[in-house]
Amino acid sequence: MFESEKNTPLRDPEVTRARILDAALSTFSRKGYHDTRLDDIVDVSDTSKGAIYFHFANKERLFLALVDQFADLLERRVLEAIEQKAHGMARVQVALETVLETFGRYRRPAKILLVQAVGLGSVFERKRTEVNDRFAHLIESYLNEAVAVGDIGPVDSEIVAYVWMGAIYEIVIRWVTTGEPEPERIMQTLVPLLLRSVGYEAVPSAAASRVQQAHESKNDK
Amino acid sequence: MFESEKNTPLRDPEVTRARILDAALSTFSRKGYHDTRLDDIVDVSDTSKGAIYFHFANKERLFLALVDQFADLLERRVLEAIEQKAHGMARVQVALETVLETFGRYRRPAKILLVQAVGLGSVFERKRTEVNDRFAHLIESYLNEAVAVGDIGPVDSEIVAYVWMGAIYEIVIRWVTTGEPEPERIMQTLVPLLLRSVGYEAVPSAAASRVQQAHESKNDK
DNA sequence: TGCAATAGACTGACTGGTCGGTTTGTTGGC
DNA sequence: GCCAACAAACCGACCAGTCAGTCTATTGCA
Repeated sequence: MFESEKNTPLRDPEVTRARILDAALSTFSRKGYHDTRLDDIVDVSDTSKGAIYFHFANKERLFLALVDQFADLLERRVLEAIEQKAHGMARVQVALETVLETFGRYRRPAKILLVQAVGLGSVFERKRTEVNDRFAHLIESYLNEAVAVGDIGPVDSEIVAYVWMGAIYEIVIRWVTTGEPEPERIMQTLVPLLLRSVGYEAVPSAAASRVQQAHESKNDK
Repeated sequence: MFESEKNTPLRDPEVTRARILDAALSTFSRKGYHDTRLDDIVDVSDTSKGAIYFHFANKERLFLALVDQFADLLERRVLEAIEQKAHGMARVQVALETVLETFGRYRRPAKILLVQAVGLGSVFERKRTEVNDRFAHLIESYLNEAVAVGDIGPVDSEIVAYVWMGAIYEIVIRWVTTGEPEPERIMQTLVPLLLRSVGYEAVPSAAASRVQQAHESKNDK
């Protein structure tokens, strides 16, 4: 009579996997890759070494899984936000705001991608570059579109894209590690600044106010 | 009759120390902190573990010595370049160009500071933040001066400073790891872009051409 | 319906190599 | 002859990864 719906077995591989990923996210983001022992993750996830090695090939892969997970989320959010927007510079602006907003909402994954994934070996460097390029090219294409439409004059969109990413990263890293500057201040200053760098004056956006809520919410992945 | 000048003893502590630093610079910049074994540095420097631990307290300190060395150099160069310049936005522009030029000329130390020093523990993070802030505040003060003089309108100079640092870092990191984009292209695009972000149109500078030489020179360190 | 057989999911004690740091011995210069 | 400046063998803590074994759910068969 009761066991309707899905029965939840005591051992659900999906749940275990998720617990491991969650513990890894929290530990890696706090202590970094090298200072995180697999036993730390075992403790936090309340699983075992065996469980980890059942679900992931090794420590490196576990870490990379987190990076991929977040990169996918970021890209999905940007594309979602974009597609219902008009064209030209409006798209660029929305893309920027979405990236910022997502970093703000997912502080721990952001720290992993922007801080903890740097300076590890070539494997990680490659992954970081890959993720980086994904978004740079995204921005680049929207920029080219904006140029084509005539919203802004011609620019070296490749350089601009990387410059913007770098600018965003630096500010987010600072916020992630020190808590400053406040997200509202970032939103209100950073985006117009970047847009002005290609000679475009920003129009006020709804995203700037939405950030405030995100800031107050505790929801972090 | 011959032993004029300085006699060069077979054992000169200064020389040994320099050899160690040099080997450390080359190895750390290539393989990163954790993947660099002290024995690697022993091999490259053609000294010994005893020599390293005579001159440096531990691996961490050796690494930090490199960071400090380069940060000092950077600051000295910026201050030198600045002091013989007028005021206002000209100074800001020279500061930016000097930072870029120095990163370009000292590729390996740049990589250590911008890549290999990230994502290590809190000690390194603190040091990186410290260096970062040093230059951010430098830029910030020049910016405020430029605003006071009336070269540009009022800006959130703190944010602008960090944004600029982030932008420069990202581009330099990319150049340091992939060799692209070329220094000339960086100089000609990046600085005007940054200046335009605060509503200032750049004037052509001598530094942009000087970079080309630096690119061709092999002098690194 | 009962139950043996199998597979999947997981446990945790153990190990073996690695590498920062130490110790001890040696050398060159003053 | 004394000490700073090294050389190099050595130590041992640490930790990623292994593996033999356990537990639980599912299936096939009578």
